[in-house]
Amino acid sequence: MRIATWNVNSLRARLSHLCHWLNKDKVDVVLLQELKAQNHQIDTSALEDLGYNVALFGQKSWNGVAILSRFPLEDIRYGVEGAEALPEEEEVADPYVHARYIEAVVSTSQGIVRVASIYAPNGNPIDSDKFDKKQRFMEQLDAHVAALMQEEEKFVLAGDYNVLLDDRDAPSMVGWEKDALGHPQSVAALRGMIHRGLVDALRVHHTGTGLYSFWDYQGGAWQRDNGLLIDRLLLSPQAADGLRASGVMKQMRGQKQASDHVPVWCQLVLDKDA
DNA sequence: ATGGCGCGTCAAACGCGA
Repeated sequence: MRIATWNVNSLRARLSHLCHWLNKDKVDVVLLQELKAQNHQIDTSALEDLGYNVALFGQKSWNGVAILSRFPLEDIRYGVEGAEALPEEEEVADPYVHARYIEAVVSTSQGIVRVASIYAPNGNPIDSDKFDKKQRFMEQLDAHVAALMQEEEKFVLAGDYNVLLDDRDAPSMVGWEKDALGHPQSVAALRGMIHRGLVDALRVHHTGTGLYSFWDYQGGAWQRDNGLLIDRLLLSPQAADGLRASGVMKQMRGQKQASDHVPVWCQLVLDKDA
């Protein structure tokens, strides 16, 4: 099974890129972030025609997450707090509480895996309440990870964590400690979560420098390969037992009207005898 | 590094992202 995560920076602006990719690359599960649209503004028919079940958690203007799956989706949950129903539009007023997390169980004949699409707050500037809300989101996520770990099941928590974990995740770490992405508090929050026993799929297969998932639109970042690694797939130990490969789809950043992020993927076998 | 990019909203600049 192939699972990918992609911050699309507007689903409507990137729908043709998404369909073009999935038409030639039959990824089984796709976790999307930054839909930047409400559910009713999104036409999912092209994705359904490609064979995907679609679970949307949209929001006006900002944020928004989704799960696409070629297998049935069960037990869909909206928000880190685990609401089992899609919140009403007017409830999705606080962008730091809502439309940043959607979770579901992917059910196949080979077994099941719980997946989540995560869009952590950027958190800048660090002297604002945005930074505090980023930390609060990470605390909520950490508590949820702790609960999930008790189940000893296969799960994949993937998305845009908006945190630089170590000095491989940017060309230079100079100055990042004063930014919400590299602030010691952000780094400690994500590292603490991972230390509960999660496996950072990309780093199993790619241990060196220069592996990025984001290149800013500004300052010629793509042309200068001035990227960041902030999109990750974090696996439970039971899921990581079946991890076979991982990678980033760097070439997609070079497309016309590309998202500033590229998909990050991993290959899993669910049947441990396979 | 942050004006310089790109998106949504709303109908002109502005908020936001990272």
